[in-house]
Amino acid sequence: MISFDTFRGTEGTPIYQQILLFIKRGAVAGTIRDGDELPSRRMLSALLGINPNTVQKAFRMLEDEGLITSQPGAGSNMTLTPQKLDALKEELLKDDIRSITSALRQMGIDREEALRLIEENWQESEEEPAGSGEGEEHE
Amino acid sequence: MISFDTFRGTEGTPIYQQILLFIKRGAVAGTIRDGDELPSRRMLSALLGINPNTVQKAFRMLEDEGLITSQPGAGSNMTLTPQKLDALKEELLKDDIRSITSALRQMGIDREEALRLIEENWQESEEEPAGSGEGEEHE
DNA sequence: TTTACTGTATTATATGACTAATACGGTCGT
DNA sequence: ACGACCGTATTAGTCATATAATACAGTAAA
Repeated sequence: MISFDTFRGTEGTPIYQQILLFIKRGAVAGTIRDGDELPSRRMLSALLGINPNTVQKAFRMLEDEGLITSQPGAGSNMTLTPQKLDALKEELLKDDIRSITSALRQMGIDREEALRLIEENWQESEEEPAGSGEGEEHE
Repeated sequence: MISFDTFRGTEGTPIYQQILLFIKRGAVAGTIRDGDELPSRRMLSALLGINPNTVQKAFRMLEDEGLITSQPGAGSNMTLTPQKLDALKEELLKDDIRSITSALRQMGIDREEALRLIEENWQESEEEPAGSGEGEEHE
């Protein structure tokens, strides 16, 4: 069963998108694997303190993308193939990397300073994990 | 007069926030300076193809933050001090850097790969400037 | 089989973002 | 003074997000 321990709100972005991102990133990281069972919509909505319909929307979109399979009565499970994972990783990385380079460029930050800033913050967030569920959801 | 040549929509984020970011980042970059005149709300809304009220909302928030000053009849001008610029730079950098490190970490990317990805994309976006107005808005 | 959970669907309401259409008064150049 | 532009304000409508309250059918374990 997938754990949502490390779920953190991404500020202003819609909740259903946060759920999408959380699961997709987990899949890319390998902490969420093919066949893994997801918490039920009602369960997850209670855990996150949000409306069941919001969870339903996210799960519906995941199913439309072919990343999960749901059956009435039974629950929902991840359906991941290496191909999907590759596509997912490229999609997510492309968006994230593009946005940060665009942002730093607009602020007149040069390549060296950009790399330095990332490296600095990497260490800080290592000391203060800001959401360390240890990633031990499996077996 | 500030130029909005390089203005690009940041996908799904609200337009008024995009305007805020564009101006703030320009200020941090030094392409928008103290005393600079902004285009009128009507002019800018026409240029961007959006509603005047949306521009008004952004300008209103900029004024609430003390970054611009407006007078009925006359236009609006930037009111930047070194202190404001420092605070602005730190605020923007903190948000951007934090979001990218958080995203890459959630995907299981390590420090070396993160730096490599940024560096790669930096060069690509250098060849294909993705919004190069030459930044010659001044004097 | 009954009970308790699943996924799924529907209708209603509230709020924020954005658009639209106006209106009022201040400033500036002629 | 006049006209063309400024900032400012108000009211209304649309759309997406999120909540709320149900309802129905399928599955699984007791």
